Amino acid sequence: MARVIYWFRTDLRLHDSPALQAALDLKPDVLFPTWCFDPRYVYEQRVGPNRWKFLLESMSDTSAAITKVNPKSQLFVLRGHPTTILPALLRKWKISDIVWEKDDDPYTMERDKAVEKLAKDAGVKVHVVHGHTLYDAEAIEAKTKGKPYVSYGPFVKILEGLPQPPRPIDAPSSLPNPGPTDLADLKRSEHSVDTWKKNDNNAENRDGEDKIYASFTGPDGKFSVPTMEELGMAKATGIHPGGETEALKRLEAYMKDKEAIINFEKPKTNPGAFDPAATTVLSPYLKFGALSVRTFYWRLQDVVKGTKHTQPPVSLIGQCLWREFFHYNMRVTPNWHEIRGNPICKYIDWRLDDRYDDKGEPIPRSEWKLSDEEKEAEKVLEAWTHGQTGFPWIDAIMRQLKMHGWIHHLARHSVACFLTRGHAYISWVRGKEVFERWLIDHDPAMNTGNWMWLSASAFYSQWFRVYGMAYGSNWDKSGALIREFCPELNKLPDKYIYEPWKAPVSVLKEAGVTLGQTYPRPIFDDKAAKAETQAKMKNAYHVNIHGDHEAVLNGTAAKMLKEGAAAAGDGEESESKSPSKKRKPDSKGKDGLKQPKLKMK
DNA sequence: TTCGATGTTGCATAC
DNA sequence: CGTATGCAACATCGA
Ligand SMILES: Cc1cc2nc3c(=O)[nH]c(=O)nc-3n(C[C@H](O)[C@H](O)[C@H](O)COP(=O)(O)OP(=O)(O)OC[C@H]3O[C@@H](n4cnc5c(N)ncnc54)[C@H](O)[C@@H]3O)c2cc1C
Repeated sequence: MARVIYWFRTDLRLHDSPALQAALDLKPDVLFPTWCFDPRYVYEQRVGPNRWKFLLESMSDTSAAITKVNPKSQLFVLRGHPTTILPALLRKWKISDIVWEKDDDPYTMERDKAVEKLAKDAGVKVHVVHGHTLYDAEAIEAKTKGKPYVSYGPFVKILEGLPQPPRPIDAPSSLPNPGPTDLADLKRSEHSVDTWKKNDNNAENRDGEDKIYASFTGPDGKFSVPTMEELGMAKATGIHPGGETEALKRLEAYMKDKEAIINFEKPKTNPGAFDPAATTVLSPYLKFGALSVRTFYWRLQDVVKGTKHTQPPVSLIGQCLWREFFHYNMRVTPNWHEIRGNPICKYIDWRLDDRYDDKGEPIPRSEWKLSDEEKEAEKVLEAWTHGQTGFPWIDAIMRQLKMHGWIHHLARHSVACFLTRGHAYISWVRGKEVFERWLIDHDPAMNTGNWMWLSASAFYSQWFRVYGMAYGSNWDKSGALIREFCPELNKLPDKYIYEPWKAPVSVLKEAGVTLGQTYPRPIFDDKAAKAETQAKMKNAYHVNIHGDHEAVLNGTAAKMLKEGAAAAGDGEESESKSPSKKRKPDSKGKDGLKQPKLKMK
């Protein structure tokens, strides 16, 4: 007789859940829909108020949906780390089977492996079911031999050689009762979260005390979904509510305009549109699994079938495949989230790049001694983060990100390019961390992958193409996005809305703008910053080494790039006389002399 | 092995 | 308003 825990994670829905269906196929006597409030996300991973709220709403919606199907059931939310909580539940609830949907980022893979071992050791059957993506990465890997695919076209060809993703399945019409849930003698000392708490990156998002781990089953003891107050989180300011109900409602609304779907061309959509946005804004729902990607994909297929429609990569189905692209590459790339040890990531001597000791351990940022140049870079990073650079297009986007948690893809391009390859020459890892905090759709595959793209570290190498300060004016000359998110500039005429520093004093005065007071002066001369950064990019590309190169592993890569620049500056003409000759990377160190500590897959 | 076509999404200028 | 061209220039893929 099966007694089953269904462990909900980034699959907060009842429609089209192959993993949940697998749990139901066990014909359980009792089914416990369970959630573990993992301290990793409370402390270590950067999660701002908007994404917390989105998650809590998604959990509440799922819990309500469960209760609607079976009034005796709900989402049972436990506060603690899955590797301690779940084994305790397996014992206390006399579980025979535990089921969850497969996840693919480095942290969850390691965590889930640990849970799997603990469960198996306790004699519990473990069922891990694919469902978050269209294609099971393992099926793709079987065709690719696990090699990263840095180009979209060949990757899509591989997908086309696999069976088409299945049509979605319906939400269950019944759910088994849960069993008794008594957990009276759980002790926090056996479920400590202290080591996580020591590495807290989220203090800046709280305005109250975090009390989430004061209990296991919530203040009311009813396994309820936590509140923002329990997390001590500051007030959310977003406009996109979480949950499966909302996801399906938005999907339905989007599907009404068939022409828009048939003619969708991503690069032509307006990054400055926000009410409504020019793309679907389904990303946060896909991230938390409130919307099944198969449901989305098949709705799109059914609309475009038999029409003359746009194609991948620019079509909407093409967008779904970009999601597959980054999920796959994350899975097969060691050290995906870092530069050091990452074989697909070009080494570029960014400002504020992470530092490592000679054992290869990261040096905490609080211990860094910054050069004057890096102090300057920190100021730029801070201004960028909070939308105070003095470049309205950049600032409006960053403020929209912080306030609403969703920005258009090309808006992400604009600000990511600015911070890295375009102007500020700051490490993409820093930008990635800011997005991690503020995005409601943050996803470790897509965020890191796209940051590597935008910084021309991987997937994309045309570093000399740079988005300008008036990029948004390609769609909207009057700068509606700026007027919305930088209201202090709202009275400026269209002519100067993107570049107020070019406006005559009289125009500024008329608009009530005083640069340096009501709105920042540009943090640097954009033309000069771009020229400087482009020269450095050129040099890094000339040296051409990647994160797995010996010089990166032993910490001498920055010096190597400086020497490269010095050699080029010394009037060494040989390279420039044969400009089309590609320089092969120095392959030393690929299979390592002595290499400091490095996580290897 | 070599080489040319291609690559979601640059900009400024010309017509 | 659109589209074409030059600008300086890279890596990957496949014929
Ligand atoms: C620097 C940077 C960071 C990003 N970080 C994230 C992130 O953390 N989470 C995230 O979901 N997307 C991220 N993206 C990708 C993309 O910008 C968003 O997925 C998209 O803007 C979401 O809006 P939408 O749902 O309206 O997209 P639509 O255009 O409507 O596309 C539909 C769906 O396709 C998928 N998709 C679209 N574009 C991409 C892409 N480039 N890569 C992968 N999947 C894609 C998304 O799931 C999206 O919801 C990032 C892009 C950049 C440039």
